[in-house]
Amino acid sequence: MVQPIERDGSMTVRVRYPPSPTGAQHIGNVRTAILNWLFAKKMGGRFILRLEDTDRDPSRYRPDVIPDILSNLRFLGIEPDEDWEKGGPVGPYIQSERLPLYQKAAEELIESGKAYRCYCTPERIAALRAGQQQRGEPTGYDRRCRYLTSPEMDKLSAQPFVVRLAVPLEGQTLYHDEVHGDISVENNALDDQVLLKSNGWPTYHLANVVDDHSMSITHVIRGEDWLPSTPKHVLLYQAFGWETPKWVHAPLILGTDHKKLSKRHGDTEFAEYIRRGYLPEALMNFLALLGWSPGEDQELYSVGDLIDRFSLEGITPHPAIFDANKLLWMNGEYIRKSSPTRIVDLSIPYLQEASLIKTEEDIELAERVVPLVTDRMKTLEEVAPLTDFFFGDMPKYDSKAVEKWLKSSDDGVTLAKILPRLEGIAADQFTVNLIEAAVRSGIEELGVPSPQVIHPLRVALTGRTVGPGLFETMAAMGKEKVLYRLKAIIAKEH
RNA sequence: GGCGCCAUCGUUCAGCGGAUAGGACAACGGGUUUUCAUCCCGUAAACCGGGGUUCGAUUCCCCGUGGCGCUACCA
Repeated sequence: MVQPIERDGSMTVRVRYPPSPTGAQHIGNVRTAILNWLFAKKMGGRFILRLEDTDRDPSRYRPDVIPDILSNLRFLGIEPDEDWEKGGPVGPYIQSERLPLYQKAAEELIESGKAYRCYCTPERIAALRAGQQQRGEPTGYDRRCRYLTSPEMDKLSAQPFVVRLAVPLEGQTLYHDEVHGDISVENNALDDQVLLKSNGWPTYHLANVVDDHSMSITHVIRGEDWLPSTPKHVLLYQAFGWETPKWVHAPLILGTDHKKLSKRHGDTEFAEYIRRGYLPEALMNFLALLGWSPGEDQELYSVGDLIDRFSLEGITPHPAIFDANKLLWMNGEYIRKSSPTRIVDLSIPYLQEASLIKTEEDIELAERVVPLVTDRMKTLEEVAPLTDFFFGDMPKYDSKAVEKWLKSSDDGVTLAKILPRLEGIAADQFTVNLIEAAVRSGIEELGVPSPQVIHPLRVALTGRTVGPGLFETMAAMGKEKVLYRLKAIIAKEH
């Protein structure tokens, strides 16, 4: 076992993030990982990843999601100090590889009378609960096997059994939570929790306590849904005679309707946000602020800022609401802060996905075009609909736009007037400045307000009424394509 | 039902006994502009209710109400 005590006498912080492979990681899981990681970084401690795969019910066990756990964290720039791939001093880091430890621990507890074998069948337990519910009584095991005599036990010894914790019948269990303060519960309200299942595998309660202790975890930072079962864990530590870690229960994440975050709230799967083109720094920033606050009026924080400011005191006691709209805004902020070349690089896969990029030339076009639309991008995914008109010979024409700016005969005349001026510019001189000068002089000659020329031109070239500045658009498009499209539209007018 | 946690603008995060209760998102209004977006300026908007404690409560305590969580041989 590693020693959490440093030579200078201070405690080395060791925190853990223990995902369970029962489904794709969601926002809440990752938020908990971030909180743990920030705390480790802040304290110069260690961030440990541990796989809690003790639930082998085929309907829940999903080994296929295991690789994503690591890759999702890495996407955010989180690299565990110890995990099941790189190992570490207190491995293995996969609970299914630690089974003997839990069995030994359970045995120890039975020896000392802190736990007992229970031979009750699942059927009896179910019937018991049903009756309790019907009568409006609190549900829970009736402790029948806790008081078995030796002869009775001998008779049952060949039967399958679970191991249950012998919760004290009286008194109360008190513990201190770093965000909620002192919490106490009456022991008589606690059930004799199953520690070891009849298949010999541990439940969360046992495995988590045994591992946190043997891995020298100093702070248990987890979601508030664990608050009610913490007394059972405290009792377990006491039964083993071990010192408890510090308890830190972070608030739950709810949807904007204040209900627990679920599929109903749209996407809650973390990887979905990666796919949709959210930047790691935006996700890190936003998720860190979900249930934690630096206590000041600022929203945008770099990872370094977050680490600098992180403290357990900043974890809020009330639920955190997941506001997808605010995430969207924040992502837009980070896109605009990024260098154009980075956004171009990140955008190319989305453009390929949308079948807009097919050739080397298309990539060059993308390099010119993407920087023109970063101001209106909130996610990388939006790059395709924002730039699609640049690609291919002709854009798709929006009927309303055409109706408004290309229908009157004046518009055709206008375009015809501008065309030769553009043709007069050399292909390698087709720059924003020269294009603007050419178009402006055409406008002057026509003697009409500039919008009456600019709008038809834009619709003719892009098929729509909104987009980047017209001259930038034309320069990026290139002389050849501009003339091709203009001529095509003029020909159609006649 | 039992046990536990929580409670500030429409939403969210601050505020940890004495302030004109602050920031952000969204909304609305205005400016810039060839459109949209960006950017800039501005407006509106909150302490769940009732008791205490205190010279003084948004802040501390109790009750109520409401929300959420747990109540599995799931984590």
